[in-house]
Amino acid sequence: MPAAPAHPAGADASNPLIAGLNEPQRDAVLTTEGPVLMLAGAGTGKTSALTRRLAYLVQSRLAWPSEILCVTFTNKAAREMRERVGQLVGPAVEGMPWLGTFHAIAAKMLRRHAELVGLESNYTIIDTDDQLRLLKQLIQAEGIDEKRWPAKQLAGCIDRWKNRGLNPRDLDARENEAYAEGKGQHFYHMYQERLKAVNACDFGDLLLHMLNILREHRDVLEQYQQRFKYVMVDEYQDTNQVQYLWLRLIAQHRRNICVVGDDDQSIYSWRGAEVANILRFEKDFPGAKVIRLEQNYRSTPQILAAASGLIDENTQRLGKTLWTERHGGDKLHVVGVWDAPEEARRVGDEIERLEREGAPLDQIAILVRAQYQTREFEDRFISIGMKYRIVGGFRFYERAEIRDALAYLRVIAQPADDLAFERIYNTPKRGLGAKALEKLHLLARRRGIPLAKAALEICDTDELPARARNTLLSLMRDFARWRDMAKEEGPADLIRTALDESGYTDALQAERTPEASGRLENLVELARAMEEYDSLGDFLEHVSLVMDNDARDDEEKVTIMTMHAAKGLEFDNVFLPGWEDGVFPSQRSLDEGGLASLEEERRLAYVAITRARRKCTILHAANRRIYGQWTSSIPSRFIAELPEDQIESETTLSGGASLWRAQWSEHADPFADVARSQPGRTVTRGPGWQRAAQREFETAPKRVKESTRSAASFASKPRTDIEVGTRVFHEKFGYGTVASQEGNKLEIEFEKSGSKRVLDSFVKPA
DNA sequence: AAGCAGGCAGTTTTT
DNA sequence: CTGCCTGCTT
Repeated sequence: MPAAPAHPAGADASNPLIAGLNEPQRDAVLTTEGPVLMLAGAGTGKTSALTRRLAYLVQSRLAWPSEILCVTFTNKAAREMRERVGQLVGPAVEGMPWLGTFHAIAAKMLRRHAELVGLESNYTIIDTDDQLRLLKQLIQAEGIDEKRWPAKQLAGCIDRWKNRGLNPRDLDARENEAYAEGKGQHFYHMYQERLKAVNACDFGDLLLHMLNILREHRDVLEQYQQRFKYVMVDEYQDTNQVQYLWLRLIAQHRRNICVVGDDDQSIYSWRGAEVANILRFEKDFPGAKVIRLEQNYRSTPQILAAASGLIDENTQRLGKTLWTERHGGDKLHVVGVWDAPEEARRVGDEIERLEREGAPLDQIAILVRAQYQTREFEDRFISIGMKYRIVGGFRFYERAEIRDALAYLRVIAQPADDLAFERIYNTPKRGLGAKALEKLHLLARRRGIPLAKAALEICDTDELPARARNTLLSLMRDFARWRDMAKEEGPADLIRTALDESGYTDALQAERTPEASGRLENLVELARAMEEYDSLGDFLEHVSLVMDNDARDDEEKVTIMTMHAAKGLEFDNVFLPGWEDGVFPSQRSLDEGGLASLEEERRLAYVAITRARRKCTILHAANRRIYGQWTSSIPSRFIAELPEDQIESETTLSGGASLWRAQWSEHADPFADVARSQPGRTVTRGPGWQRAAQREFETAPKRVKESTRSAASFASKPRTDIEVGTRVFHEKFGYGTVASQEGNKLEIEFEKSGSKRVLDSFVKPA
């Protein structure tokens, strides 16, 4: 062991910030000067090293908290880091103004320099929904067939350009061709102009505008270069081009930049992340110190060996070897089943077993490749009464009702916000349609005024039918009143009033569907969240950039989510269903993108496996219904790539025959040959198949006994408030009538979704 | 202007 | 098989 490098004062082992860290971690904390690349494998205490480094900088007075730039990708990561640093150095860090996501930090900077890119400092940040509506308008105005050239595609192009730091003027002919045969640049340009006109920018703009400012205004750049004595970046492998350029400009001067990442966990290239950024760090910052964190504190040796063996198949990597001091543990369990419902049953049974052994449900996760896989588990868990939560889907502020509410606030705060005005001028339905909107647009464009202003003026004319005119006038009076109110009342009361007086709440209540009641709850939640803010502006910024979906939910539940969403998390027990070619790796990654794309899927597999602390169970089904079509598939090639001595295989199919059939009778009804026990014949197909079949012969096929325990055998006392004929409400299925009752198990005829069997704990009397 | 039927696309997701 | 969007009808 070489002697520990000379480090500044406070670096001795008595410092609690360093206590308990291993050598490379300590090195990472104490190497404060110069560029540092921390390559941190999964579960190697990266966050710990990073937060302690931050705390150390503050504690040893190398910099004030306000002189450190610390960037993360998600709000969650930023929040966690803030908390942990707070615990380490106390409230001194309260003001860490520059700890946050790329977007939040860029937005904050941009508020100060907005005028340099033609915006006002109170600019609105629009979401993808607004973005799409704006683009559609432009496309329509240009007379382009939106069928042939979807707005979504244009949005994708613009996003990619922005991610790469390209302004409209920077596009070359080839880029320009990417949309509507050479109209890409034109549309991009018009879109930017339109945004400027409504004083708004999209997510990509936050970074691109700031990059432009830093490039073109030396004084601003120098100001930030001086201010930030230290720069730290988490998840560096996920940075895109514009983020990279932005960081490089800021860090160039002092060169005290520490980036942390893991090329093996780069799973976001499809949204612009460039692993190349991490691979070339040493070139960009010559003399960079590379620190590898390889000691894993999370998983068993089996899990690590399996994950390492798998990722070793990748060619494009810096290379790390994870190791652990831990001993003992189970092999990975690979289970082959007949179809997806059986897969869900099997996982459910296993979880019940773990539960009986005392395992907490929130330490169990099911990680899927794609959202559609969750449904099968949801169905099964509802019928056996397993508590679960599905992570993902829409985030809070992306829900329609939240966006509607925010649109009301935006119009109140910024009457010039056309996008918001358009969104809610007929929401709830008040009889103002496309015709009226068209007239408003015409007037607004002719006079160069915002829609809201045009609305007021048009009421003085007879351009609109009397009825529409009155409605519009009354709406505008409402807005004026709310605007007055905004001066007196806090934002929370304001939104409550606006939603009530506009008829929005009433319209939802009138719907009487489970969705509507959920929406009402969300709106209540929104108002409650607003209590903390006294300025509308603060709140709007918070909600578009910072607010996330963390439904705080104290109940212990099994987590179901995508592998992507699981990055950075860990669980004692992890189930990985759907390991079949075409599901995982996904069909798309196999069809397009070539090797790079397959390697990204493999990294995803690596991320998924390394989430497990104790036990990892991989499943594959021979048959699965995808988009309503029964599809047969072979085990994932990734299964074949797992080191054989780290796994234990089992299948409920007997012999290769069923798999063989499954593969070749693609058009047959899979249930036509449920005879699963015909003697097998060895067939050699793809590697995954080959290995699975081979193993099956080595390990005597075990038929798994179907769980005979039905949901009813949970027999607890039946509820007295429900009997046959009772009208009940179910969170997922809505209203229905109890058709039969057996113990705590109910058969319910739902009004919307037909007959279902559910446990009585899931319903309440309507 | 609103409601309904038919067509079509359909990974992964943050901000 | 879904859900979303469009375009047609009332």
